[in-house]
Amino acid sequence: MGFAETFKALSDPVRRDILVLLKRGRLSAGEIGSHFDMTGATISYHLNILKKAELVFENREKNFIYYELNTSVVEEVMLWLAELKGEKEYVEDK
Amino acid sequence: MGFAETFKALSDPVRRDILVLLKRGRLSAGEIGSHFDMTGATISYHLNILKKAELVFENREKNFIYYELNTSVVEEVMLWLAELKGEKEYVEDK
DNA sequence: TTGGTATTTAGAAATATTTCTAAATACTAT
DNA sequence: ATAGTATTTAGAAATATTTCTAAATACCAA
Repeated sequence: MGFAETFKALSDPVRRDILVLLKRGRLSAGEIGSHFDMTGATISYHLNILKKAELVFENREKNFIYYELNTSVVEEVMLWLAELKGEKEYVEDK
Repeated sequence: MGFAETFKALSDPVRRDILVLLKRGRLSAGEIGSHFDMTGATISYHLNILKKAELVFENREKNFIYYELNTSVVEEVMLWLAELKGEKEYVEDK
């Protein structure tokens, strides 16, 4: 949790692109990096931010670290937006 | 449109708080400012970012500028997230 | 153990963001 | 026209973010 972290993570185009890549399935850090014109170190930096925001989780295997999309946090963000929009289920008189 | 701008706008806690305030209805810049411990200039800066992202629109009246939530852009962001999550309606083989 | 591949960490440079103060603009009312 | 209130704009300082290079860690294979 922590919407601040999550929205911040979503605010960078590289990180959103990474998430879109992961939509098709898990990828290693190297495979992710190969889609961008940046060093592995920079990709690692972005992956770390996504991980802290719990938008992805990692899975170590052999010599690789695989990253996977965490859709449950995506869903939490959608709920926040739905409430902002005034979805009936979440509007509470206060 | 322009998700970069929109997500960036949503990434700041002050701006998210402003949007939540506006959920209840339109407010003038001054009324918005009174909820925060910041100068009017800073609030104006944030309102401008929200305006550029089309998350709010303004309405000039008398001596005041009223700001109002634009829920349609909130909805577009939700669609982007829904697609990321893999909602059936938006998944397209590519 | 030695060497190789995958990835991260550290530190620094460039850029962007947030905030302030002071000044400017815009509109109202007298 | 003048004075007053509401808000924005400009410019500067503080802080945060993004990116790189170089070095470190982790793991595998021979």
